[in-house]
Amino acid sequence: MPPLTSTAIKRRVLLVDDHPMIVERLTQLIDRESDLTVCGSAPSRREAIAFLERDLPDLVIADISLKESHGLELIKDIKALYPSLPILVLSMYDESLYAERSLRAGARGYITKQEATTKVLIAIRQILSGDVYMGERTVARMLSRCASGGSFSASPIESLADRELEVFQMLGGGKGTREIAQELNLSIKTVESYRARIKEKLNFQTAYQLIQYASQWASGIDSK
Amino acid sequence: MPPLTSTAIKRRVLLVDDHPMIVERLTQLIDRESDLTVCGSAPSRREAIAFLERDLPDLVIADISLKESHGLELIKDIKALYPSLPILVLSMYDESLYAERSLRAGARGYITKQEATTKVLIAIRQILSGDVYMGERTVARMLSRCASGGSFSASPIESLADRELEVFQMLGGGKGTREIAQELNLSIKTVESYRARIKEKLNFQTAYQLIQYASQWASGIDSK
DNA sequence: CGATGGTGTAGGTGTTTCACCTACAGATTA
DNA sequence: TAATCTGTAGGTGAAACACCTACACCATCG
Repeated sequence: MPPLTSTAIKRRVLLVDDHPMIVERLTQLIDRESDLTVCGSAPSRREAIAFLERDLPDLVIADISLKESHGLELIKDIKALYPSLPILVLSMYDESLYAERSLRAGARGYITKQEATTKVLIAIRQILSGDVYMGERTVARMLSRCASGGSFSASPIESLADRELEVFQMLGGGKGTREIAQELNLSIKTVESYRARIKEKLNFQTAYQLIQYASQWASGIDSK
Repeated sequence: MPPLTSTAIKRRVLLVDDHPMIVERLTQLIDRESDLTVCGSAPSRREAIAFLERDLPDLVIADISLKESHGLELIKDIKALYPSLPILVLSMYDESLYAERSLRAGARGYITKQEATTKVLIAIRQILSGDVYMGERTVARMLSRCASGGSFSASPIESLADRELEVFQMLGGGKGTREIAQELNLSIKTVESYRARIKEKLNFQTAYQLIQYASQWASGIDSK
């Protein structure tokens, strides 16, 4: 305990990610900063919420692709429960897919796992000081969309609503309607509605085509 | 350079992953073992191949979900160029989706990023000593297929009877039961029988998984 | 040679999903 | 304010699915 840091009040960070290697590396990176510390980690939405109930951090860093229940829902939950608690999304998905959604859901920043580790610290500091952090591509994208007025979406997948996208992904992961409903705690009927809307938005005639497309997409073949 | 390790010949590992945090953490874990060392890393298939051309390691650890070009392709490439170089797949996808395919493509092991970090070292050692590393589910799956008559290492598709294969292909082409029955001039019931048998031979639990697999296979992702 | 087992064919029955509608409250936007 | 989108869910009839049985044909294996 070096005297230099002993007086400083460290900002406390909660990590939500189910990849141990990521959690471990992030913990190292954050803990060796004199003004930051990792106060805990959770591998799922449920555990993350439970953690928050007894120990509120200054920042949450959350993965978006958690097993069981999507990270976007976690963000919304947190926003509803602790509106002022800032969230940084750390995702492996390309910015184009989730950055905007994350921000709309209430996150204060979005960074991908492809990014250099140093950028994570930059993002953390930026968010803790009240700003928003976005990758260049997201910024450029939002600007160009803003400039051209209309929202021209390159991939039709971007026209899917949050929940619809979730269901789409799970379909691609080989899950059935029933399974998805259970995992998301929704009625089967609701999931069916989503499927129908997805089908319409993506212009498919049959359920097979949807499954097919979703699974190709989920395996990265179709990376837009 | 401590004397204890200076005499040991370390096995050299190449990492192929485009997530810096994963690479960094893996490097730490491996380098602190006295008999292992990371000799380099590459974030893409192209760079991985380039690395191999000038410096052949003892083992490759590769992610499957690389940006640009699927990891399965990388495995096949490596297998074609350096048949005896063992590959461990480190993926964020559930075993059920890619483990078998990875093995068929030539990998010697499959482990997910959800797994505890210690397991990675276990997998590495196991593979370096000539064994294969698989999760329990994959083992169970392959064994049960073996038990039910199917041949072992070859693609289970080869165990399909002529008609079954025909139906399988049509399923992969996005056709439904009814459609297939009409095209083949068979009763729907007959086609259903085929589906059931295919499902059994290929060891799927649900119709979705079957459709998924069939369509991946039909689009040539899978090494027939 | 007869028993066993895979193959091609198909029916029965009950469960689940699909397709297509309707509904409604809250949020957003025009 | 009217219109649309989003999240949620129910109803109904038509398909599809799961699981079982059946049977003739043809191998092949004791």
